[in-house]
Amino acid sequence: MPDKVRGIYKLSATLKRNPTTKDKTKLITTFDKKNMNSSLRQTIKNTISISEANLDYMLSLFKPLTLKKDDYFLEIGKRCNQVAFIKSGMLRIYYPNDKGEETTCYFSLPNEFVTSFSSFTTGNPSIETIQAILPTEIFVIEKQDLEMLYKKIPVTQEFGRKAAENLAIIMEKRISLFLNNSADERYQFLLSHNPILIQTVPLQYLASYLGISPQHLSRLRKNI
Amino acid sequence: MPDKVRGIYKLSATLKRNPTTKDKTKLITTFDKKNMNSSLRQTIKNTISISEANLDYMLSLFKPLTLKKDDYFLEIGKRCNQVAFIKSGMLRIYYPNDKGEETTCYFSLPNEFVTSFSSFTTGNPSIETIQAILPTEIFVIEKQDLEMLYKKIPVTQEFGRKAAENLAIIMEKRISLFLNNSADERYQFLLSHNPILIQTVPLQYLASYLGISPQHLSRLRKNI
DNA sequence: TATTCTACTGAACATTTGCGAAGAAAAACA
DNA sequence: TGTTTTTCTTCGCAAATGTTCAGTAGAATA
Repeated sequence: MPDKVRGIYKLSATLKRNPTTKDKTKLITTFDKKNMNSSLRQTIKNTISISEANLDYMLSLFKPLTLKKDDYFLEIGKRCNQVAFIKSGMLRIYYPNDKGEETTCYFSLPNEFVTSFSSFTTGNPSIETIQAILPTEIFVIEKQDLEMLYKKIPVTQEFGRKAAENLAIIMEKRISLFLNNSADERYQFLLSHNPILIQTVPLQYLASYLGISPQHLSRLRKNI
Repeated sequence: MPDKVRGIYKLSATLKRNPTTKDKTKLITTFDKKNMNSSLRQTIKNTISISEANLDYMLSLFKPLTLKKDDYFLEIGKRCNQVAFIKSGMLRIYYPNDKGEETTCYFSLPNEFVTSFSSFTTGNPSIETIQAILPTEIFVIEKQDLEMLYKKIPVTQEFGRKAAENLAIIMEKRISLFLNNSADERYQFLLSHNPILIQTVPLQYLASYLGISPQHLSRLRKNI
């Protein structure tokens, strides 16, 4: 199968528990030069009111970048000076816990923004790693360009604010899931709300994202 | 003991598990007319660069409000059109879960901002209740005034953005606690990082905040 | 293809946590 | 103060989840 495959995110009628590498490759879209930033453009337009000229300028600050599977967007210990918009593929944000295991904080999907929030805002070295778990296309903006944009076109501050607010709302829901639901219920929630994750993400990563051991997740799957 | 007691937040040398009502009253500061918004002023100045004139104007949009214990700042089902800054006291944010029990989402402490994020940003009726669990003094800004402020003084957008970013970082840490730590470890974390909560908040609320049953929290305390 | 390595599954057992009920302590109220 | 109500504690058992270890399947590599 060629490196570039035309396709869109598409769920099989029946969810496969262990998708093969071939299946996963199908999830990736090609890099379409003509409309390379149309999804980013649309996402911004849906969030704030901005003139076409300003929008064009804003978009010009984003640079396309292609990550191969297992490539890093950010490694632990390095400062995070970028924000990425995901065009296609998937990133995984994780950090080592006390026992030296990897804890999966979250997964970033197409049309979402991702960065190491704490490192980006404080300027401290990142305590987390951001890695592509699929071939992934992103648009990257540098921190200095973003800050310059905020000053030059203040209305774009609204975009940053709404992005952060949106993230806070998502996290609140995730906390709610831990407060009120068992491991089994959390898995079933994921199954109905993010089937793409169940399909795509290796079991061990899913388990650490759900806050349970891989063995227990394997056991839960068996009982469904 | 009179209703207004002069005092500051102060921890006893030895933490009491079950503080009496008298103890709790000591935690409350008086309403100091002269410097009524000095903590809010300082918090804003620490966050963004803003001229004194603009800061004075921004502060003029906040109105002081005193809540008695058990008073509501926001009731479930109502739209949240305000943001509050806590001068003293404590608010509890909670919502009913599937079983009809109350789930405590978080506690808001002095010098923090609080609102129902999802209701405030979307305009939908709130799915959570915000209630004072101590006599509490707050400064309130209306949504329309905040939006007007954002337009009139764009640099204040930065304040809203940083507040949301900060909240997201706090929530990320809370999620991390659920992913990596047992109920016992979560309680001990609270004990060392937020002893004021252990001291002040009724056990049942603490339990729902930690995501465990009251009986289990009682059991954990016994074993320390 | 054969080999090696890694990830997943499965089972037995240990630990943690939930749940129900009863008693004790504290708070609210008259 | 005495009474009532609420909250907290304690205990026993059941369910959920972690841990260890062994086996199996899948993927990567030569």
